[in-house]
Amino acid sequence: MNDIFKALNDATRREILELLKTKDLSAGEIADQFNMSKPSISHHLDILKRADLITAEKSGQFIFYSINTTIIEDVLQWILTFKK
Amino acid sequence: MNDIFKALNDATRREILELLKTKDLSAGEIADQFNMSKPSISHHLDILKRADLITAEKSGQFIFYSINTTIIEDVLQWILTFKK
DNA sequence: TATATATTTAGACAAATGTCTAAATACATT
DNA sequence: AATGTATTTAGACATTTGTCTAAATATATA
Repeated sequence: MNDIFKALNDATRREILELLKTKDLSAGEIADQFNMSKPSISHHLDILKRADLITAEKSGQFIFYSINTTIIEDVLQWILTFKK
Repeated sequence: MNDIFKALNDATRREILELLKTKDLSAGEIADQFNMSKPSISHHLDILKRADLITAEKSGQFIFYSINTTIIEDVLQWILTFKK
């Protein structure tokens, strides 16, 4: 849970997840959406990946990122234990 | 969402929430469960309170804390938008 | 009013975090 | 092989965070 909450504790990373909700995107396509250097975005992607919130797949010179719904489910279950 | 995820991004604070799941506790009772100074726990309680994840109610010289399920529901809804 | 208990506030400090630029790596194309 | 595009790695640096001790505030009780 530690890595997951650490990863979610940043507005840019949460926005990256929002972007990936619609469709998979390459690192460059993601970086284009932010007013921030590519290395910074790459670092955010790394943190999300380490938390298993996203997965990376190489395709030629591009790397495409997608949301990992399995881990989202884990967070959901954790939150649910506090309901009522 | 920023304050909420900031508050959840700490193991001690998540444990405090776990404790409050069972029953309301005073600041002292909470501090007794941790190997950490009372001021540090007080600080964690403040962060949880600012995030509205807990509420505080004074009773004599004690201050009792409880989980605020309303905000838990907000987090739940946020997470749900990523499902499938 | 004086003392004890419960809790917070203030201030210091080391460690972690987010950002940047420059350089490195990997693949594609000419 | 040389060049261009996509992305990451490395290293620096300012800001934020979590912890501590000492002091302040608030309530209860003798």
